[in-house]
Amino acid sequence: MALLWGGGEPGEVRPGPKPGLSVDVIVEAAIEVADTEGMAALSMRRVGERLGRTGMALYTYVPGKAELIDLMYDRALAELPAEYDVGAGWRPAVASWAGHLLRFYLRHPWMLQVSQARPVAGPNEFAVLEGLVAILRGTGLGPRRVRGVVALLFDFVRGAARTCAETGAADGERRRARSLLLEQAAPGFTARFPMVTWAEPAADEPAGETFTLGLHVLLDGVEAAVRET
Amino acid sequence: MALLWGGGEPGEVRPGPKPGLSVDVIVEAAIEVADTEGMAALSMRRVGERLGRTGMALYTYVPGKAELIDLMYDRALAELPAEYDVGAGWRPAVASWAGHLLRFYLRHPWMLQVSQARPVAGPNEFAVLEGLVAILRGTGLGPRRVRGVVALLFDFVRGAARTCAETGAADGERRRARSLLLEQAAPGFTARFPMVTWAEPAADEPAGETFTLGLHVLLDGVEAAVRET
DNA sequence: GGACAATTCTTTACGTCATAAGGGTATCAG
DNA sequence: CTGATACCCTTATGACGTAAAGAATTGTCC
Repeated sequence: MALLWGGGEPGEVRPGPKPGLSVDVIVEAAIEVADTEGMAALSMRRVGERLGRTGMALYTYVPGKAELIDLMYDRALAELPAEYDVGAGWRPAVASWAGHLLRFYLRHPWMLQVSQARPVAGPNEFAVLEGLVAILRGTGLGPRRVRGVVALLFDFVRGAARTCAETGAADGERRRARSLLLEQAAPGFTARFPMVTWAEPAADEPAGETFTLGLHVLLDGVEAAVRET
Repeated sequence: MALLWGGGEPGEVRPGPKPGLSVDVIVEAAIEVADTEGMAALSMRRVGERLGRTGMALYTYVPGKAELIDLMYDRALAELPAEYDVGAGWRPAVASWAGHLLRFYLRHPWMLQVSQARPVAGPNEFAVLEGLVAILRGTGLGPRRVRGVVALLFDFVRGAARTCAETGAADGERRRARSLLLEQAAPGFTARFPMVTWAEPAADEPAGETFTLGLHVLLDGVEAAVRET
């Protein structure tokens, strides 16, 4: 809470040993663990290890693991641009925003595993939101519609990132393995699910195509909403 | 895997004590635990307890917790309709599909916490997908576009459900508490994030409005795609 | 300089978790 | 009846988050 919005305040001089760590250092180390080893590997002990300390030492700085995760989440989002150039129109700006966010999630797939049920969002998260709302406000849509579109865009990009990150959509090898598993487990699959079979991606389909197509549909919907306004 | 697609096969007679449990009974108990106590409470021990057995007894039937969760996931989806009436057109059918799925997630919020990175999906999951693809195929869209729309719809409904389930969007009380927290943590918030402030929901805004608006935008986008075809 | 209080860390401990593995008992087939 | 198999319980292990006690370090005040 206070840690999330407090920023790097200069520590006032107090009795006791000089601190060997700081919140920032701990958060950075935790992000590194999550980035390199995944969320499942993130433990207080693991982070402590990376800093040459015990896991318990971290509790001097952060009240608990949940709070550490909140801090990590917001800190990682600082990577993203806060503003977008709408000179070429809102559509390319939104597409740019979505592309940045997708690639961000693919660099930090652990982000997708952090619960949205946090007590409060942090400054960087709000900055990302601010950038998108600023673009959409320029379409002339009212706050209610903007909210709907914002939710849609976030959900979409998160979903697309999740698909890529978790199912290895970019990996034809893995996809083939999955199809094989399915064949073995479910003989007669094609007859049972003819529609799904029809919609199956081809083996050589470019990786990001579903994202591109989905975004196109979504932006067309936004355009229709703008016209209705 | 085999358990997922095997169904309730009549147990062949084998030496050894008569089984006191079955996969189905275990999965049902596990779903009950998740429904009533949340995903965090789901442990082999907890499920075993509910069945008057130890947690270890479950391993006779399922290879591990991950597999149990896969089974739960697919089993829960059996609740949903597999087919939709497109007599009134594809739009109401999709809206009906989305509404069913949203309400389903709200009844079983733990579903949203299950990783999509599973080795293979089960029969009920495919049935839900089959129903949606069948509707969308009726629009005349090709398989590639249908895939994009399908992804979008799933992401959207999941995201909307997550927002409701995790942030208590239906709960004005909780929302006010969050605003208060934000005020305290971030003085000058309004000046720093003017766009976000502009887009803030009113205190008395109906709960499901963002979902309705988002779906409308999305369906307009689908309509545009259909026209392009 | 010493006493006191506060602080930074380590260590020990606890309860919880998933699951490996051994052992006792029940059942079936020959 | 014997041998093999299966259903469970029990014991154990390693991992987790975190409570709490203790040792060492530092700052302030007299």
